[in-house]
Amino acid sequence: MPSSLIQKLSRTPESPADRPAETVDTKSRILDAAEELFMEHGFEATSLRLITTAAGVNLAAVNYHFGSKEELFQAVLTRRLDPMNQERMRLLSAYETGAGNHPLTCEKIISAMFIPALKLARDHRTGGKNFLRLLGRAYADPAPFIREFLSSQYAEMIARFRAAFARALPHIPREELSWRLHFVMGALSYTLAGTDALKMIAQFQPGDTENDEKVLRRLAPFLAAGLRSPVDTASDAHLWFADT
Amino acid sequence: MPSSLIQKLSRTPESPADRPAETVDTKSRILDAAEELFMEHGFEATSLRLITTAAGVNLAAVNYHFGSKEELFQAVLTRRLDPMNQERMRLLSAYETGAGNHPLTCEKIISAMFIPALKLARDHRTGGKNFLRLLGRAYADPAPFIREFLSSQYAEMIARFRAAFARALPHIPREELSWRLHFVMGALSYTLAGTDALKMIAQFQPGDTENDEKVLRRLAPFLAAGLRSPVDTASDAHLWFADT
DNA sequence: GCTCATTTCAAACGAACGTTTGAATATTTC
DNA sequence: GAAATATTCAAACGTTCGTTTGAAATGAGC
Repeated sequence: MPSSLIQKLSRTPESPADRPAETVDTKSRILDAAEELFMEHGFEATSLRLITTAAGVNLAAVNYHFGSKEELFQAVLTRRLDPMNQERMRLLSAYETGAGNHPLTCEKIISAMFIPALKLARDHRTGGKNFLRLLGRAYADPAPFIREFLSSQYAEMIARFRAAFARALPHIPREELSWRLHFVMGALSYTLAGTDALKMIAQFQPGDTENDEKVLRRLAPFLAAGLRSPVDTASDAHLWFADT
Repeated sequence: MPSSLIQKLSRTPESPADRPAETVDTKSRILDAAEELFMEHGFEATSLRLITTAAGVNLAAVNYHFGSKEELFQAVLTRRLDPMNQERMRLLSAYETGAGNHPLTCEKIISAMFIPALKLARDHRTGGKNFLRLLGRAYADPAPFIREFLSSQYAEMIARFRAAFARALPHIPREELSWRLHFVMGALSYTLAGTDALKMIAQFQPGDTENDEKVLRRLAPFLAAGLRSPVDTASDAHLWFADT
């Protein structure tokens, strides 16, 4: 009986700093290897044998420490996703407090979403870049257990940011704003996924190692402009989808 | 020896209209079933036994008609993707001809991208909606054979539209424009994928069957505003990613 | 109506999958 | 240091996977 089944969902009690780099415990080694391999091959195509071999642990260790492959995947996600979303909300609250009772600008709200993601990507100690790509991929995964898990993980944060945007853009109808927030999250996750097929044909010069920070610095104004754009009226419809 | 191995890559020679609905040939039944099941479960999680059972054909039919599971997946994509991209380019050329030597508006270029996708989604005869979701998922799939296939399928269309945007937005640097086009394609595919986890928590009222047309009518102005937005200068950087 | 190529079919192939088991080893507790 | 608990390990479990096989059924050409 693994004792970890009880404390599995608690925040990581171990402190990874005061340990030599080579003697990390089995759970962490599995999480690190799984994070990279899930990112590289996806959930279904990554076998437990591949993970445990890369982690240098026994095959049965995954089922012992995490229960199942699905629970391992969720553990990989929560380890970084939950702290990131917590920091997003904390940052948004700090901005709101600093602004008094005035609504925030779109730029400020977006930066509250992006900065924690950026910090994660910058963090070379953790394999942050791998994780963001894995996360972007998970958004599009059809598996129900992934979808439900992400929904529960994001529910609180999305609600907070929707309220902030609603105050920043009071002239935009609530339903329209929901869609625009949806577009923002989509563009962000798609961009962070990073290895999409379309990127390959965009003929970016090889060697231009645009890091995530530079990309997000391009994406943020792009999205802010979209959020602020005037609401499309029915009379404008012909501009877009005129027949032939 | 299957003769189809030779003509496999040629455009579908059979005409699907002059055939009774129940007696479609084996290849089409496999393609239809595969399209829906790949969409629902993803590539890896969809077994050939599931596909052939749903299609009402023998298990070995897939390997006989398509060669392998991977080639079946590619066939599912090309069947609709190639005509759609051809129509996109044809539409763009028609717009450009109609505008004489004047550059097109962003709205016009975007509609040349969206309308063919919309027509596909509208087409109830073909399972167009399923296909667009499958396509959105394929963009984020890590499998190399999928990525390379999509790259080759999209290369020509992307180049055409990049040139059109470059003429429409001459003040935007070439590299910035590449990224913005990348954001546009990302938002489009992400939106069309449709079943992402974030959508579930956006608290859209159940029963509001927003069809793809309405969604794209919201997305298009959003993206056009982003495309036109002023280029972020270095002096604006503090607006976005100021520390804490 | 015979011939020959094409397509369908049931059955089986070897390999890889996630998971379980029970003994061996390491760690903690008193 | 003995007892109890926690972890590791090799081995095997039953299942499912994509693919192959060779014979049976079907259709076309002359």
